Amino acid sequence: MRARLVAAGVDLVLTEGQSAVSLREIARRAGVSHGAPRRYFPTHVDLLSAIAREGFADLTARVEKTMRDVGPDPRTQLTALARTYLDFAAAHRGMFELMFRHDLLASGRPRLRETSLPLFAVLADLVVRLRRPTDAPAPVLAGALWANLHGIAQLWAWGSLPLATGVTDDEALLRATLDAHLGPAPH
Amino acid sequence: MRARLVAAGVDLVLTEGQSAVSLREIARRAGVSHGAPRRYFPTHVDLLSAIAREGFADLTARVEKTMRDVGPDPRTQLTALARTYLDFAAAHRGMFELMFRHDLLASGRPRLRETSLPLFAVLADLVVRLRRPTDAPAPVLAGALWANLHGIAQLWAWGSLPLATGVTDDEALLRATLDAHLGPAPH
DNA sequence: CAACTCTGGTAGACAGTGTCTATGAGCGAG
DNA sequence: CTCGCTCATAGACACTGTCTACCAGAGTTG
Repeated sequence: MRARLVAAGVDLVLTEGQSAVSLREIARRAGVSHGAPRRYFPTHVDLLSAIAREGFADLTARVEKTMRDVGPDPRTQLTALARTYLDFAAAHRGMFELMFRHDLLASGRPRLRETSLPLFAVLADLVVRLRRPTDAPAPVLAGALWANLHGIAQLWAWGSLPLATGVTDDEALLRATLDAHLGPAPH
Repeated sequence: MRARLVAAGVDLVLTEGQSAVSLREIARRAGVSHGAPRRYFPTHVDLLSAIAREGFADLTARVEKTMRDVGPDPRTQLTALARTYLDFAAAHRGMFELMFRHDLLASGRPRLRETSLPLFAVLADLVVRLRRPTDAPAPVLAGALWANLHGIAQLWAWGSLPLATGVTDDEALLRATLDAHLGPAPH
């Protein structure tokens, strides 16, 4: 039942967007009464958090698969990671929005936070291997890079970046970002 | 009346946060009935957009004042701009959230977009003056830098960056970001 | 086998929301 | 004075999340 509710919610957020994920609509799609979810998810926030956790798991799986496919070179892997992040945000806008709507999520509770940490760990690991001696300390560098990636994903998905800059290809932004933080690509 | 409603909304979002800015609560604080705003703002989105526009105007004013205070050196000005951006996000969390909640705003309508463009123009202008020949084209560089700044503001305000990286001072992230995109500070 | 508890879902109430509509107070123009 | 017209009011409607009373059915116990 838990799984059925979460599945209905995931389906809903993917097809209809973040604002459609109401408790009652999820219950309707799962074929139960509007009070049923309460036993498994005491509050709406708990259910949304479970749905968002599914999103993080999905994104993490995609990133790991991409990195396996792309070979061992860390720079290539980091580029692929970034590409996957941006593609995910664009392709699953509703889920991406939900995942970072901390006001809707039980971000305080440890379980949700934990789900997003492995993803950052992958990035942090690559940064450690790519960091040059004169760069900022690894945690700072990784944090700045993540923020840059995330900012591009957000502003691009909203259309703010194309509007303000006139740039029509996010690939240029991505390359500029990686080059800035890690030096020009060796290739 | 328009102004009174917007002022009540600005006050509400600053003190109670984004989720408290309901149409009816704004009307209550303005001392009118819940149907009154409808004549000036046909829908809730329009009222929220007007409030967000006020936020952009405030942020733009702060940035311009800061840049006047800090002298003519472009690098110093850019640093101050970034600092002001981060401080604004931290100090007026609710307003900052609202300003970038594009699902709540009439982002399609031109008026709101226009209000955020001058701010970006300031940044873009500084980037043009600081750009090195080997850097990415100016629009790309400015876009990437803005995304980086915005990402730090978001993730920092949510506590995600301190949690994931262990970094406790956003100044380090800011310096790393500027150094990455524009080269090490001359000073 | 009967009775009892207890899990897990139903259904209704409640306060709150945004939107729509009918109503009426106030006021300037003719 | 009376007609319009502007504009705020107040109620209805459908919807939301939460809470609570209820109850069907299964498992356990005496």
